[in-house]
Amino acid sequence: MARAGGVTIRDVAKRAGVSIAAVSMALNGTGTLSAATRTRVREVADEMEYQADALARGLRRSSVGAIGLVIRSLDLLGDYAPAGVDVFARFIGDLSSQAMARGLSVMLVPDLTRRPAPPLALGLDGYVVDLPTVDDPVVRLLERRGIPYVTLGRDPDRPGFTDWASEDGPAITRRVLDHLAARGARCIALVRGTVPNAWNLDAEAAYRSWSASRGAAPIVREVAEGDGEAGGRSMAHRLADEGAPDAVLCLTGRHAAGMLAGLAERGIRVPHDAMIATASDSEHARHSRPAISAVELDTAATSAALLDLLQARIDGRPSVAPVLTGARFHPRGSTRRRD
Amino acid sequence: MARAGGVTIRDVAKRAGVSIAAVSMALNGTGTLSAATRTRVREVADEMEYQADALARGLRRSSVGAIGLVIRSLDLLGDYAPAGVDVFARFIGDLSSQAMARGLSVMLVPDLTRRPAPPLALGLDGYVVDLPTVDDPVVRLLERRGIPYVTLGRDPDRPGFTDWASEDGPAITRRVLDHLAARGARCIALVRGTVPNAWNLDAEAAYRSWSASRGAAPIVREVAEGDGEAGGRSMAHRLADEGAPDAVLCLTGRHAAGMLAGLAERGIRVPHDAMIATASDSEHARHSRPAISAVELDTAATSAALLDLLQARIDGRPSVAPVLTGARFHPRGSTRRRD
DNA sequence: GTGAAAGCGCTAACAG
DNA sequence: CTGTTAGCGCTTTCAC
Repeated sequence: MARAGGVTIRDVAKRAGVSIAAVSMALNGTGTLSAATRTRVREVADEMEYQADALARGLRRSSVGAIGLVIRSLDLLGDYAPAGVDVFARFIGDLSSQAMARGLSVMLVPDLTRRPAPPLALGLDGYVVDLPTVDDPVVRLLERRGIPYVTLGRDPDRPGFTDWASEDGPAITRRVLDHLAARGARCIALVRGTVPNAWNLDAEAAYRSWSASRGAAPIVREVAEGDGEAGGRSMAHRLADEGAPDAVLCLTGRHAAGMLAGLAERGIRVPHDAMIATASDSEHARHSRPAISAVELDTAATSAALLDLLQARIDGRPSVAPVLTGARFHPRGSTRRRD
Repeated sequence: MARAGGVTIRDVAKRAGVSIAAVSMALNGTGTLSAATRTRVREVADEMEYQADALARGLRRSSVGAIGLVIRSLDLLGDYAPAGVDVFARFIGDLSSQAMARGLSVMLVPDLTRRPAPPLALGLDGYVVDLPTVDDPVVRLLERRGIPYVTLGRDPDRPGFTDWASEDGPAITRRVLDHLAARGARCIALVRGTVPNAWNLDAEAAYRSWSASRGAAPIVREVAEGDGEAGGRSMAHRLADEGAPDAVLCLTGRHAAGMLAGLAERGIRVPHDAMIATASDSEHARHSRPAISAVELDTAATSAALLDLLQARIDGRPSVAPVLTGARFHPRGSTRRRD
C-alpha cells in the first residue's frame, strides 16, 4: 500500500528471494513460473500480509477493480422526506454487497458531471447509472469518454442500447391496471413523476395503450418526484375538483400515500369510493391506513443483472439483450373492495 | 486518465509549450512559476478538458481524494425489511453529497476485513465507520494499518478516542423518558438492540441512571436489530406476559412499530393503556396508527461534523473533542394521552 | 523562472 | 523457467 501497511511487492520479493516480477506473476497467476516458486511466494506474501496497491496496479492495468454508482436521488436523500428512499436504499445495499462479492468496490457518485470531476470518478472501471433521463448529461459524459456503463432502466434516447436491466415497467403497469379493473374500477387515473425517464415514460405508454384497448379515456397527471407526499396530496385535491376517478395508480409510493391522505380530506373513502395502488412499494405504502396495494421491486435480482451486464461490457464481451427482472404485486387494503 | 479521456499531462505540456513539471505546478499552485505561464497552462488544460489521473496522482502523493464509508447495516439492506433503513439511507446520502462538495469521493465498503481486501479499500485517505462495536474488527484493522478514521458514535472500547460525532444519545434518552413521565408513565421499559455499540450501551446507561434517580426499577429488554418489526412484536407479547409496563421506549423505529402491533394483538391500547416512543424516527414511526413519537436525528449535521473531523485527522491536525449534534423530538399520537 | 530526471508500486514485455 | 527492464501519469527535488 502506498501509505497503509507499507509492505510492497519489493519486500515480498526480497523475503522470498525472487524478483519482483516473479511475485507479481505468482500472485496474479500469470506468466510462466514453477509451481514450487508460485506457492512459496504466495506463502511469503500471506505471511507478510501483503496486499497489492490497487492504485499502482490500476495505473498499470488501467482497471482499478471499482465501479461507480450514479444515484441521482442521492441528492434528495438529505431531505426529510425524500422520494423513494426505500427502494433506493435497498438498491444501494444490494448492489454494493453483490459487487463486493465479485471483488469490485463501489464508489458513490452523486454528480459525475461536475467540474472538476470527483477524484477517481473518471478512472473507474465502469458505471451503473440509475434511470437515465432524456438527454442525460451523465450518460453523455460516459459515452464521450468511452467508459463502460449500464443503466437501471432503458435509456429513452437510445432504443438500440441494450445494456440495461430493470423491472418490467409496462408489465407492472398492466398488472396493476388489470387488478383495479377486476375490482370494479371504471375510471383509472395515472399519476406519474415529472422526470423524463423510462420508469415514467414507459408506464404512461403502457397505461395509454391499456386504456385505448378498453376504450377508456386516459387521465394522466404529473407530480414532481421531489414533492413527495405533499405533491400527492395536492394532486388528490385537484382530481377531486375535476371529479375524482374511482381508482388512481401512483407510480411513486410517496405520491400514493399523499393521494390517500388528500382524498380522505375530501371525504373520498378508500377503497370504497376510490381505490389507490402504487408501482413502487415502500414503508409508506405498507403502513398507511388502509395499506396501499403495491408492486415490490426485486432490487437484488436487478443488481445482479446489472453487475453481470457491466462486467460483460468491461471485459468487452458482446452485449446481448436487456434483462427484465420480476416484481411481485401485493394487493392490500386500498384496493380491497367487495363489488 | 489512465484509460478514459486520454489527455495526459504530457499532452497539455506539449500544447502549452512547457514542460510537464510546469503543468503540474501550474495546476496545483505549487512551485515557482510566473503568473503568465500559470494562467496560460490553466487555459490550455481547461480547453483540452484535462483532468489529472487520480490514480497516478494518488500513487505519488499517497492520497487519492476518496474516503471509505463503512456501513455495517448495508448488509442488512438487502432484506426486505431492514433495520433503520431510513436513517442510514439519509446518512449515506448526506455524507456523500457533502463529501463531494469538499472534493472527496466516497467509497462504500460493506466489509473491510474480508480477505482479500476490496480493491482501493486500503488506499483510501480515511474512513468513516458507523457505530463501532465492542472489539470492532474494522476499527482494529484501521488502527493497525494507521489509516485515519472517525466514527459515528463513540468507540465503546476507546474512552480516550475523540474523533467521533453523534447525536447525543443519553440526552435523547432522557428527553424521551421525561416526556413519557410527564404524560403519566410510571413504569417505563427500554427495548434496545443487541449489538454492543454506543447507541445501545449509552442509551441503556442513561435509562438506568434516569430510573435510579427516580427510584424506579429498570426493565431492559434486547431485540436483535435484524429482527425488525417481528422482533418488536414478539417482545410485545413477552412484555404482556410479564405484565406490561405502561410505556416502552424502543431505540429502533422498527422495533417500535412491531411493539405497537404486538400490543394491539394483546388488546393493549396505545396510548391509552401503554405509550410507545422511539429514539430513531422512520417512516414506520410516522405512518403507524397511531403515529409513534420519535426523535428525528440530524444526519446532515452529523455528516458535516464527521467530515470535518476526518479531514483534520487526514491533515494531521490535532483532535479536539467529539461533536454532539442535535436531534428533535416529535411527540405524536402514541404518547398523546390526557391523564 | 523553468526543465530534466527520478521514482511512487506495480505489470508485462523482453532477454537470459 | 527466471530475472531485468521499461514504463503507466503524475509530483517533486534539483540543476540550469
